[in-house]
Amino acid sequence: MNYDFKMTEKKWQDRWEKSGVFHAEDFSDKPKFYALVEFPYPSGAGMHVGHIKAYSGLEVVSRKRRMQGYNVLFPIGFDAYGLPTENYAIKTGIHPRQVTDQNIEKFSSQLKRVGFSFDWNRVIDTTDIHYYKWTQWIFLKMFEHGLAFRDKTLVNYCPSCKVVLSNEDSQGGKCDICHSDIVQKSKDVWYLRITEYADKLLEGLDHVDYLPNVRLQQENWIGKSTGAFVNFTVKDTDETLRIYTTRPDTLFGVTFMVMAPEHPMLDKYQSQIKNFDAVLNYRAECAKKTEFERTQLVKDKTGVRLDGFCAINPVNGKEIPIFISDYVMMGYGTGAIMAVPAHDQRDYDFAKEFGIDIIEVIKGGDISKEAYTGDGEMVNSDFLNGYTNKKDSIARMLEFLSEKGIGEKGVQYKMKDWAFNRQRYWGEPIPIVHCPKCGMVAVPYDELPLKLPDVKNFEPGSDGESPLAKIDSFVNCKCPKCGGDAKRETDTMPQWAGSSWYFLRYIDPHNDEHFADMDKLKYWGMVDWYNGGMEHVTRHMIYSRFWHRFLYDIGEVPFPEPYAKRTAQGLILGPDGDKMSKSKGNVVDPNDVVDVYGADVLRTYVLFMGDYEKASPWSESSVRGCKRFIDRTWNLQTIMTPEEGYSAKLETSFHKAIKKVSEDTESLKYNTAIATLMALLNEIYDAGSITKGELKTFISLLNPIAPHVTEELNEVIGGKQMLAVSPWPTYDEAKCVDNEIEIAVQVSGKIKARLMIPADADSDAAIAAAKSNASVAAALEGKQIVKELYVKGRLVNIVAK
RNA sequence: CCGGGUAUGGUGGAAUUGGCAGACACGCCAGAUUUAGGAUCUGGUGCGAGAGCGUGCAGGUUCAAGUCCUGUUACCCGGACCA
Repeated sequence: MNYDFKMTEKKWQDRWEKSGVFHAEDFSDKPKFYALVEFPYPSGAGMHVGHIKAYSGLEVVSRKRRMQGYNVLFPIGFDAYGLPTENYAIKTGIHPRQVTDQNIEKFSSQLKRVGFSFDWNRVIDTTDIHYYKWTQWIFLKMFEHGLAFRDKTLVNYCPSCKVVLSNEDSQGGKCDICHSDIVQKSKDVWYLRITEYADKLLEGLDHVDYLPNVRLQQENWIGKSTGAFVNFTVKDTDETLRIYTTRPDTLFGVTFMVMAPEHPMLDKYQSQIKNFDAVLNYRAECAKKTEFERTQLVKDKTGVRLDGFCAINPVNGKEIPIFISDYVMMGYGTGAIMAVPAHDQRDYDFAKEFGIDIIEVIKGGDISKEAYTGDGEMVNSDFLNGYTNKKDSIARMLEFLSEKGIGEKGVQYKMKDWAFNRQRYWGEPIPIVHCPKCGMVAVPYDELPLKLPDVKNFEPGSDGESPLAKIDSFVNCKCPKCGGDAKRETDTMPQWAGSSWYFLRYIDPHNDEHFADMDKLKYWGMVDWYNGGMEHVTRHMIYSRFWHRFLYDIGEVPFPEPYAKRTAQGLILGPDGDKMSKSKGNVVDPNDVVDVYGADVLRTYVLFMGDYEKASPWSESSVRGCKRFIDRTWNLQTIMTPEEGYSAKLETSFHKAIKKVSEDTESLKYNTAIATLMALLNEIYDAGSITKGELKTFISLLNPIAPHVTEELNEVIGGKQMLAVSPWPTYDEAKCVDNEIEIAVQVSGKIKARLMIPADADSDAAIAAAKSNASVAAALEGKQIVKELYVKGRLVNIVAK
């Protein structure tokens, strides 16, 4: 029988849309389930098979939950601000609004062709004025609470994109977008004080269910370390040089100090530093190095010893030299360190380079060869001598430091404040006015949204200014506070802004009074399950957890953490095993797959191709295997008999399959769920017939994965109600067990035979049955039995000598 | 360099968490049907002629190891001079 997937798939997609079966209902009495997938950036290239895999996981769970009687919220939207659209606009002169609308249209129709059960009534678009009004609103709340601020600092600047980038977007010294080299530039930029939330973000991880590696990545990203701040006095000044260390107990091993080349104290004492010229030269040299070059030169330490500027070790009064070196950075700790060459490899390398003393204070290594970073007995350390436990020696030193008032316990984070700005057009305008009299003034809430003005030329200024700076009618305004002439902020928000709160908007997407109604927020609550890419578990998730926690703290949302559970899917690689990319020409277009094989085959394949959490390569011939499976499912109708119940032959297999599929689809094991259905299908064909009741069960189990063919089949066999709203099959644990099972018999661990025994046989019966087997008896011939054991339902092992 | 992960047939991958390694699928081989097939159906398929051998490599624990322990190699991802 020929299955016409083209007609059938369109037919059911239209029916689903007309009937509204996938619309989530606010305040329904059914239990709620909120499934969230990362909304796509609607690029001009259209959808990628990776999108399909990312959405198919929770698509299956959502469809199953509806069948199980849940009120499911499974929404989709578009994260549409971003550079590619703007760059396209610069190249073609077409307005980003128009490009975005076209791309969203394209993505929507592609998503619908695959038959995803999204609630299309709740679609959001971050570039929609009704949406970004609330992005701006949240920003103003942060500004109001002192979490949004402006600071002059060195920024990562991409000369090609003409844009300032966050550290996160410029890793390895390369621009995330165009991959050109980043240069350092001084600029006034907006920051969000995410560091203030570091502890809350760490603590929040205790109350959610993330994959262990997701959690670990977030913890490492935040990078909390505990240690101490210690103040060193600088000789012949009133100044103290403050450092941060995780090992204050090694203070007696300090033989020099290092300051970051940009450390402001250097400028303050330039008259006292006799070789300040050398400092300036060294700074100039460092500024030339890109971050990439710096990392290449990890081993070769460079620096300059300050002449006429040295410190006193507060624990023993010794005079110690101070150096500047680029291995110490201004951005972490205090921008200065105490160097303990005996027990830190970087300090050790530096000391060797500059001929500085190395004093051992922890026994256990060979400091003539390398730094020793392990534990051991404290030596050469006055009152710490004899301590062997790191915890105790640190505690004792902290006590000493606070008694003398020269230091205290401290905490540091690797995470930095979030550079929250783009000097670009296609983003949310930052709703701030710069007034010569009043300073920075928030745009009043009732004047939101601050509309992104229409412009003709999207090219950024060569100095890195936003194109908005060229629009006089936008820039010139009145100060909301004093009414005087003022100028608007012309930076826009980074792309991460809109995606930091989108899951809240799905709950109430058309509300114009508030970003979401409080009662609806209470009804829907946390996202029950969030799935997306591993690459988003740090930046995007930490940013959005931060925004959410802030909204909770100011009473705007009723729960502190946004995502109850987080999983991540693996990449789909090209057929050649490499990451798919346009330049390699190994990209698979989901449209082509739907055209040739149909949506059900595409959906089945992306879930069947391998472990959902791991990367696996695309294989066209394996796609055909899924096509066969779908066609064979369709042809089940040719061997159907009219009985409603289970047949004796297949009853156990069906109960087992229901159990397996139900469990596997809850734990990202879609591949084995599908394998179970394939195996069951083979068994059905071997049996030669299937009852109507069995067929109904089979297509119900397959429906979340391949909804079109199963709905059609259901209609063919007289189903009155869509499978989408029919109940999920249930199983009886007692019927999942076969009467007779095959066990293996080992003699001293080697398999000698396989035999059938009753499933409920006890240990004695199983061993007796094993011994009566001819080949087992032969193997035991003339040997002494040492031990006999039976693992229920598995094997018998007879150990003999 | 640091952190995390992975390693199983010709290929993608299974393995009830210490209990019959290779489920399911691809590919391949043989056959059937067909004017033809990127179609369908049936059978076979880890390696080895064999006793046997087999989960990156070398040890160990155990009646029993893909799974646990020690060491080691290769690859992937993330971070990167974090004091």
